[in-house]
Amino acid sequence: MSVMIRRHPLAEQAAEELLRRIGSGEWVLGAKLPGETTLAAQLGVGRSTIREAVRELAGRRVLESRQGAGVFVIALQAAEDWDKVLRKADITDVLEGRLAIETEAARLAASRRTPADLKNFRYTLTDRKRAAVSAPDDWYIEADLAFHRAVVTAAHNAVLTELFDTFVPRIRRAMIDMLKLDDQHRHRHDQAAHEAIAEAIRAQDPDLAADRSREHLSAVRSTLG
Amino acid sequence: MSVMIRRHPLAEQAAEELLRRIGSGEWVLGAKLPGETTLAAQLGVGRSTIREAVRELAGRRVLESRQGAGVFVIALQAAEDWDKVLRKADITDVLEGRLAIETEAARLAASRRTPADLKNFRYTLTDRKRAAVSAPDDWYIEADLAFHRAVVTAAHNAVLTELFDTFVPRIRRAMIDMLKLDDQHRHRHDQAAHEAIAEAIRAQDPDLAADRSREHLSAVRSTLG
DNA sequence: GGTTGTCAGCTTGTCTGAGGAGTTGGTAGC
DNA sequence: GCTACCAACTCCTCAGACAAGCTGACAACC
Repeated sequence: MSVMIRRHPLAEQAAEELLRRIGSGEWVLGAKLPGETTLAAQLGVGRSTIREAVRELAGRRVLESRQGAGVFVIALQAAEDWDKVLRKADITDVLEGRLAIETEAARLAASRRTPADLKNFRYTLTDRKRAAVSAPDDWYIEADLAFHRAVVTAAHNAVLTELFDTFVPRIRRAMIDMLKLDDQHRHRHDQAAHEAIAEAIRAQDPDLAADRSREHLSAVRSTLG
Repeated sequence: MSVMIRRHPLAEQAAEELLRRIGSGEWVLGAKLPGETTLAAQLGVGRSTIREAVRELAGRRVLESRQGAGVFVIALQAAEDWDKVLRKADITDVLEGRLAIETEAARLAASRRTPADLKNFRYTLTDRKRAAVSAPDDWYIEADLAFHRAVVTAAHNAVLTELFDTFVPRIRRAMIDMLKLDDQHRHRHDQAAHEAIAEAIRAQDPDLAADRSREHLSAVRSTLG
């Protein structure tokens, strides 16, 4: 007897198999895969199934097919899906990553912040203050994240901003869990810490901005430990 | 006359069109797309072409097809491809991202490093010393990266390690360019700076490890400015 | 010798028609 | 009201045909 339940379509299974073979070194970077008909025969499926498998891996930037030439390996493994990595990672690891990004961003922001950035701080801090008092959890979370994002964007570094945005969904989920366990809403009261970070950036003191950012985020992390 | 050169296959064009429509809000998150035959008629292509387009977007985690039920939107836009982001980003932005990750990793490593980590430092530092003297550029680059990776892994944080690995290809390319412009191979001589970082981690001094790491990477960055 | 033109044989790209298999919602029967 | 069934819809897979593009070999030419 072969397989009881076939949970995945053939095309997906074929894609997995190709990915496995690439990972095992059967085809090196830049190598040309056998033709579609050959692969179809090897895996015992139709040609259109192989084509869909290749197309899926093309979408994942692992393969590239050129008409008339063939299918080529352009990456040895699927680019790590960061959403997936962060979902599976320990929340403390994620928070340490966030701390790395955000403290450096705060440091850079202190020397690069523009008047527009400062205005952004004022707006987001005011929002956060209001939300901390009375708003529902999700409002408060969005207001908090908006301020932190304002700090990161003030660093005027596209890579750091993109990194922060990648982390946001995971952080948001962690904050929801945290607030559920925290009846007293204790950590809503750290408005002062946020204003201190903004103040250090306004005063153009990189070390102070970084220290205050580190201090605040370390406190957040330790509430989980 | 229609098109002179058709650079993209129909299936790719169809995938982009679907992505555009999703981005424009035609289908909300979780919505079901029209059937294959309907879509094929709408876009004026065959059914298998639509299937390949859907399969490509499935590989990019934007669509999900369930047999018998339909094709559904599971993300409103393609997850940012980090390789692509880093390729397009300013190298200074990338180096600042690396600095953020690596200084924090050095700080954490100072309190978490194991004997195995220290042994790893010794090995990679010895390799780097040898390579700095006489080895070809690419050997030297790999030896240098191996030590830096050893520092990051000593932080025992999966997210930081994964971040560093994501950055490596872009950093490697930048180093190649740097060495080409640097006839004197001046920066091969900073072996001392690397050993100082390792020493601070060995001595379990987080602030010193972070400072030395920051100092070293700032120096690297300033050679580009 | 070196360059150019041609072409045969390979590759991927696209369409169509035919079933197979799973899901969903309605309906008849209890 | 509940269950069992079924019909219509969906995606899944295959096979065959032809179009379009690439590559290397070989002949013709300068």
